Amino acid sequence: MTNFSIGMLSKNTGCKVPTIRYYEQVGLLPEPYRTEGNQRRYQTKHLNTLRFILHSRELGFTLEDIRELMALSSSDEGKQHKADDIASKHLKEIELKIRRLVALKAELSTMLKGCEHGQAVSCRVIEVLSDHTLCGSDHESKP
Amino acid sequence: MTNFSIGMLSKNTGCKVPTIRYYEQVGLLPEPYRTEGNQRRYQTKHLNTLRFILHSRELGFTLEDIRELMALSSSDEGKQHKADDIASKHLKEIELKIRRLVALKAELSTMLKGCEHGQAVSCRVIEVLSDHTLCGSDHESKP
DNA sequence: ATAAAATCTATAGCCACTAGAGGTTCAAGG
DNA sequence: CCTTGAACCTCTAGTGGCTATAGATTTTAT
Repeated sequence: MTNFSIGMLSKNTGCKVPTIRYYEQVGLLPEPYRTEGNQRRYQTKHLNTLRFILHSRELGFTLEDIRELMALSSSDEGKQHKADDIASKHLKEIELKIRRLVALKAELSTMLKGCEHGQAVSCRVIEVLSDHTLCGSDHESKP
Repeated sequence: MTNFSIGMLSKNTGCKVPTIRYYEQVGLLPEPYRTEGNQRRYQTKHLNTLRFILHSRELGFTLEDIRELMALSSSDEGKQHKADDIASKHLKEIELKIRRLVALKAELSTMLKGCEHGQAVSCRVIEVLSDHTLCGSDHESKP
């Protein structure tokens, strides 16, 4: 279970080959051994690190967050609750995103209901998009 | 209500000055008049178009979508129900995004509960992120 | 008339990849 | 052992949707 080629690592993680190289380039993945012919050969630790990265990315952490999380994971306990801070900050951002998207979904649905899917004579989509006063945001109302 | 400077347009819409210039550059905003000294002067139609763009962006449409929506809005009725298609496709994407985010939120919350906000001896955040089998995704399980 | 604020262009940078060119190396079959 | 073809290498440039900077010019207010 050692000396993966980059292609093997890719298949095992679902991460594309150029992305793996990119993560190495930006310092998230440690540089692996190279063969005589300069090809990368990975080991289990690379697999684990890459999975950590991918999982974090799925959860929407930025590469910068991940860099910090990885640094924290290898430091003393006292600093580890900072990981908690990063995660809760991120959780708040996600909650906000959800709220916004739910609102947008409602607006889009309304828009589409007025349209009857291609049957209506004039589609409300464009009308609604032109009239921002319908959406509840008020960028313009600065006196 | 005519001959806005770019700064005025910015204040009226909440859109930053460089962004306005950017929208012109990529062909979303028509080129306005220029003064003798080469400064942009806008009219009501620019205000309306910019609001259309900004509102669409808020709803998460890409600039490409918006380009298409604008083209449709000025064409005949028969084509207008295509706007409907664009919008419903977008609605589906948003619904998917919401479902994913809600799942992520759940995972993050679980992670943080195990952590007791800085009190726990070893923070679960890093542990959980390392163990992708906990999250229900299965990138690795290709035989 | 002058000083300050706003504007202009052009270029480069951001994030997180992705695509392509053009060359080299590896693994399997004959 | 040799050839083929897949996989690999590096390097550069492009994506979207802006944002920032530099350095020059113009407008506006006093």
